[in-house]
Amino acid sequence: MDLSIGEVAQRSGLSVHALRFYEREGLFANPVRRLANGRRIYHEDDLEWLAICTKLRSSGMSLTMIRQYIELVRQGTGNEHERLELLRRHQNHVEAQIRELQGTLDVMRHKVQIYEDHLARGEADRLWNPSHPDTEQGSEDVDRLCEVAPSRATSHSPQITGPLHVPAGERRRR
Amino acid sequence: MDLSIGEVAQRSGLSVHALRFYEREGLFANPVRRLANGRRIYHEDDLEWLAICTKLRSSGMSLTMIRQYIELVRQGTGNEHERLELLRRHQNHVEAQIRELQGTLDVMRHKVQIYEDHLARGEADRLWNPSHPDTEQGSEDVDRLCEVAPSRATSHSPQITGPLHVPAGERRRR
DNA sequence: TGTTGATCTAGACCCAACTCTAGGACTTAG
DNA sequence: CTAAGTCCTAGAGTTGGGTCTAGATCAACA
Repeated sequence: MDLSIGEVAQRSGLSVHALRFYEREGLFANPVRRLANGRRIYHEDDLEWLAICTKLRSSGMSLTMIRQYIELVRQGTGNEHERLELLRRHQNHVEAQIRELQGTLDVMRHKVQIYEDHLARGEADRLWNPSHPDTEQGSEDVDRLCEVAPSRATSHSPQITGPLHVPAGERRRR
Repeated sequence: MDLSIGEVAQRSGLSVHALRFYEREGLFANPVRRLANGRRIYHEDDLEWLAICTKLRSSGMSLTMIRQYIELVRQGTGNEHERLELLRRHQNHVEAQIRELQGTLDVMRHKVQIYEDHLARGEADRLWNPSHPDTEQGSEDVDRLCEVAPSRATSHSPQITGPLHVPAGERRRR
């Protein structure tokens, strides 16, 4: 019933290092108990929770946000609205990610299509070639990877996302 | 027609720092030219390419992979199959991401639903509460965030993804 | 008895993708 | 003439999410 850190590592897919790290970061619902000799003992429950953590992480939830959630749980009843809030925020986030990826995907499918067509017709040389900019201007199907996605797809093209990474301080002042 | 680095920053959403960084990293199709005084001059074309880069980045393509692509383009015609390969790889990657996110989303929607129901019925105290593990065992709708997604959704539950981050060296030897 | 093998702690290190700083130059407006 | 604004380079610093190392303990096995 009780599990060693090694077993949990195997079954969760996280490394033992990561498990100790998660503990330091306060990501477990209840404190990890120890054997007399100081070794950690885990439970099936912990495995379940870790599986969820991994899922949340893989959908882009930060450890900070996961910690917030588990802290609310630890506090006990009374903050269910806050928990819900948090879940909803992440849900929206995931939905936005999917929309954005769908948009990218449409563009990529279109490009792959163009490449396939050109290669099939033996016209590969009409694809993007930076050294012959004039040829490129004239041709229609030139590969700049930047044509607008085909019209059937533009319906859900993602909003412009701005910088992928925001600076640490107050905010960049350009 | 020509653009300063500041203009490009504004219009691309990248910082001037990032633009210089991208250049150092070899992410531009053709070398960025300079004015007599050493200042960079960019082109509309560069903006287009940067827009694509941002899209690719936001869909998880690494700068390394983007560089590989643009290097192929720089080499000129003859490697179109390789370019296609690269595009297809990323396309698969994006598709996998979407499937995974959809799976997470199903679970989250289910959880949000449970929270909403409970709150509406004033039964919030039956949700996950670590200090009363017995209550929790007995109740059905307990919030462990870990119930399997509702059956209508399990169809496309994502494969287990393993660690989110693989170590730098050959591979972990546990 | 010695040698694995698993674990422990504290803390150093890693990586991607930037951001930020320092010190200097050039341009334009007032 | 000076002040502001944009730009330059080289290189240091940051963040998140871990990984990895060193040195020590402990249990079991041959």
